[in-house]
Amino acid sequence: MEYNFNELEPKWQAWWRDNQTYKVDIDGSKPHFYVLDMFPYPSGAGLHVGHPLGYIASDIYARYKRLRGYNVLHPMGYDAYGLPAEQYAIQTGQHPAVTTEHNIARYREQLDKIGFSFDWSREVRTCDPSYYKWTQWTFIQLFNSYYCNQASQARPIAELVDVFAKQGTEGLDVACTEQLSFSADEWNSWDAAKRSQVLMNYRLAYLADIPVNWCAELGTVLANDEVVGGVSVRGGYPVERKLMRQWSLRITAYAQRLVDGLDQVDWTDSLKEIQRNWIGRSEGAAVWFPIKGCGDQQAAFEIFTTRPDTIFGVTFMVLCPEHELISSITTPDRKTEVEDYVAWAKNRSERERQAEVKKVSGVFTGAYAINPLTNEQIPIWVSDYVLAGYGTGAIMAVPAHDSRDFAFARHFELPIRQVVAPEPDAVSDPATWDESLDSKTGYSVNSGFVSGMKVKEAMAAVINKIEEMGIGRRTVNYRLRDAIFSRQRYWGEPFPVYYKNGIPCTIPEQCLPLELPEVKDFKPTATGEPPLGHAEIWAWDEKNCKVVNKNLIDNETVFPLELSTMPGFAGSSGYYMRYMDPHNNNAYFSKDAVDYWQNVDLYVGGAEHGTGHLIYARFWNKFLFDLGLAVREEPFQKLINQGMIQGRSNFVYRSKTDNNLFISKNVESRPANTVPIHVDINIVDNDVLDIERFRQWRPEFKDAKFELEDGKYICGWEVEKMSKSMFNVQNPDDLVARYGADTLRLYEMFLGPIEQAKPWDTNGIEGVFRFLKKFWRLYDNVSTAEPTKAELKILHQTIKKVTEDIERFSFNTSVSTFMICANDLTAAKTDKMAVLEPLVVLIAPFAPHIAEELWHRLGHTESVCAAQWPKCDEQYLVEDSFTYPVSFNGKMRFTISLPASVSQTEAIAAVTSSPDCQKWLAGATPKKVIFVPKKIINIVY
RNA sequence: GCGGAUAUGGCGUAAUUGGUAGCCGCGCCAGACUUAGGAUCUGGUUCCGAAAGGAGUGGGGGUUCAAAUCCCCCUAUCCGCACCA
Repeated sequence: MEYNFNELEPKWQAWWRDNQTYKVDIDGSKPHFYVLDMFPYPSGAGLHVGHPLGYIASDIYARYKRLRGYNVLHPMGYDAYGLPAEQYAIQTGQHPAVTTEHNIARYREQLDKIGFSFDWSREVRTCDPSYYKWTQWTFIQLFNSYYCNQASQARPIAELVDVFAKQGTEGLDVACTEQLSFSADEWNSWDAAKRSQVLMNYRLAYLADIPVNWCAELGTVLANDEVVGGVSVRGGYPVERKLMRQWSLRITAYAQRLVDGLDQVDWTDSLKEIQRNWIGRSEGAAVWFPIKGCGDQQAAFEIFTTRPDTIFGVTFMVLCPEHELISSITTPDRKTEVEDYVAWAKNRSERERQAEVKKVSGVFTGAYAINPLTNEQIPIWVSDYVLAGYGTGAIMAVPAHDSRDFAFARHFELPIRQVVAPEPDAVSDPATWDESLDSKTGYSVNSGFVSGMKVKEAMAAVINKIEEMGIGRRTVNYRLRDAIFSRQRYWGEPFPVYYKNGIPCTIPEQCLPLELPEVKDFKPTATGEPPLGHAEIWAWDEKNCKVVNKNLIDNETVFPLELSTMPGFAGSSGYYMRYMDPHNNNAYFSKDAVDYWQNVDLYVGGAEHGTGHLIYARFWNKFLFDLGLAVREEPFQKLINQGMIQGRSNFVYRSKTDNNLFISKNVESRPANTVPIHVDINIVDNDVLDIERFRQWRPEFKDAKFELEDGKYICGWEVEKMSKSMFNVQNPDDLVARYGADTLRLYEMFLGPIEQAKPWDTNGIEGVFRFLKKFWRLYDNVSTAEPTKAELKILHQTIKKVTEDIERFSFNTSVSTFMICANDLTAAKTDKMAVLEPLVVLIAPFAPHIAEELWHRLGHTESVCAAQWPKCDEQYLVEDSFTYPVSFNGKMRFTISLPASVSQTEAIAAVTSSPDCQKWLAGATPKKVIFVPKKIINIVY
């Protein structure tokens, strides 16, 4: 029988679909396991071979867990909202919903061909109203919550309202935008508008004027993780800082829990580190510095430092250009210069600023602060190396021990004073230094009461002192910023928000979903409003709880609705929970479902989401946890990052003198006389060019001539990004058509460790294909004869190795193991049922189609998915004898074969009395004999 | 600049976690069966050397009877963050 994958694969794919083989429900009699892939954004380009890499790995694990008796939830869906479909709509007028629907159909077709075991009855799409209903619902809960620092959890905002009415802000310890202070009387005297404004300071979803990343080209704001190097991740358009009124999520309230949670999950260290860096927790102190002679009042400003121990070395202060104090403290003679500088700094784009990090700029305000510990006067400067967004936007500069302060001091010839030294007496003149001494190891010097202390002790001593004096406190700062949640775009979730005479209100939960309205035009309106400004039916009738035409707005019962939509990460932050109970119309997910499935046991996806989706989803989940909905605080227990698949481009070499002549890669004269040009990898096989297809590829090559080597044209290659313009995109469908899905699956795994980035290279796929054909042939005539001990050994070795490999996600070595097994069995000419049957189960996670076919041929009527994972019987692995290499002083000299049953002493005796050993020892007594069971015997003499 | 990772044949990789380096696959070489083969099977293939032998896991040092594996110092590549006080 020939291995006819073209017939067999569609047959079983249809059979699985018709029998709902992968449909899963809550089943208390079985242990649960949840395997999740990062759902794809359905782009117009379709899948390339990089996409399925992670899906294949997770599918193998999901199938394996099923065979081990687990009830496995393995769903798939689409992250369907996003910019490309909208950009396409702007260009062509085609509705994003149509584009998205079309792309999803294409994705589904491609995915189905690879034979995944997804439970498609649980599919979710973020753009589906029955799904985004719950995205909107979560937003309303965030809006109606504040974060209590004492309880370390989100609480209903109503509680806070009660507190304000009773005691104002007295004793309050909650997350907020700025520290407010008011009494109960004040609160009670305020009107609804003022109270709403104050509450915005505390809500977890809040509206505020904040500096945002504005991308004019895309017409929208972007989150920090959507901007890299001053340009947008999508499109690479310039991004500027701009103050805008935007919805934000107070993710900073969860900063500490986001750091702590990393210790509870099984992720790679590198990804945990990426998240820790992004959150950027740093411990230090906040200190108030009074300003000298600022009227009668003792004005002061707060700084943040991680080096309180260096406070005796402060020689100037620096405020960021946005600092509110600048205008009031600047002396009249410095006014023009300072104003010019501030204006210049504000007008610089983010890209310019980042590009010129090394350039030192700044200006003196003319004002002085007082060092609270030394009473010295310290000049106050303004410079853009101090950032408004971090700490308090003001620093105490210690040029001797901070490289940036050092550069600034050198540039403006400000004094530098050493207050830390590697040894208590190792003090030198900072004027002779080439760089600052930033290390935190060493001793304080010239530092009053902390002189002589180690840096760590000095830090604690200074903090204690300033706390005692009431001018500062120990504090923690985070680099993490609140997440900007508004996008001035069409294709996203509408906010369930309307504006009642300026006061934002959420629509009642029972009215959800608030469906995305139709618009005539996907561009911003003439007045600069977001695209939803074009929608006619887009106003909220409060009385009747429904969306109505916006010309009915009277601001008494009918109000305008929010025109922004939510960002891409809104829909992807909680989709994994929705899969647990995707059709529930009364809740995000039922209590039964979450109690059973708990959280995602295994999540597979790219590390590029480390500072975006994977942070937002953790935040979202912690919030759901605080609401009592999620039962586990961390959403993704184990995370595997599949490496990026790069492209492997092929080149032909065109002669510089003859445009029609192409010279093969290894022809000696080639390098100097040719230019490489990209050639489509689909007309190259193992770096050998298909000359006929090349001539047909493009009209200008139709008369191409070739200088060959060994009768072949050999192409050059290089690793580049996989992209259409490099002609190196490998489409999985082509490979499925040529080799079958099982070969593609095995080959993608065989390519190398799952976490490693690697170029796509089809050169080895033949080997995997040969293996499957060889495996198939093993089943030509299956006999019921008893297998030999040797055959059973091969089987049980394979069971052991494959099981271990899957458990540690080392799928490339499992494929090797299968190949060794097939080679061994072919050599042994095995046709024994008892050996071959378990092997079908073993290979089923990797090559489900061939396994299903063989399983049925062996007489089963149920799916191989219902089989049991074979057990390894160790008795077959025990060796009769072992061959020990014997070495002298570490050098291998001879080997000796001994029965497996001999003891250590017997083995050593056998070796030392052997003629070979006697020869080497030459009568000497061994100093030491090292015996490593089943490995080696080593003699030191 | 800071942080993380990686480095093994012509290529992708493996090494029971300190125990005979190079499994498996590609490619290449030779052979068998074939009218033929983009089919199948067998053998060989780290390098130098005709061989005996020697060298060898990016480079240098160290620990150890024994190091690809552990420690120190370099070098290169990739990734993340980047004026974060």
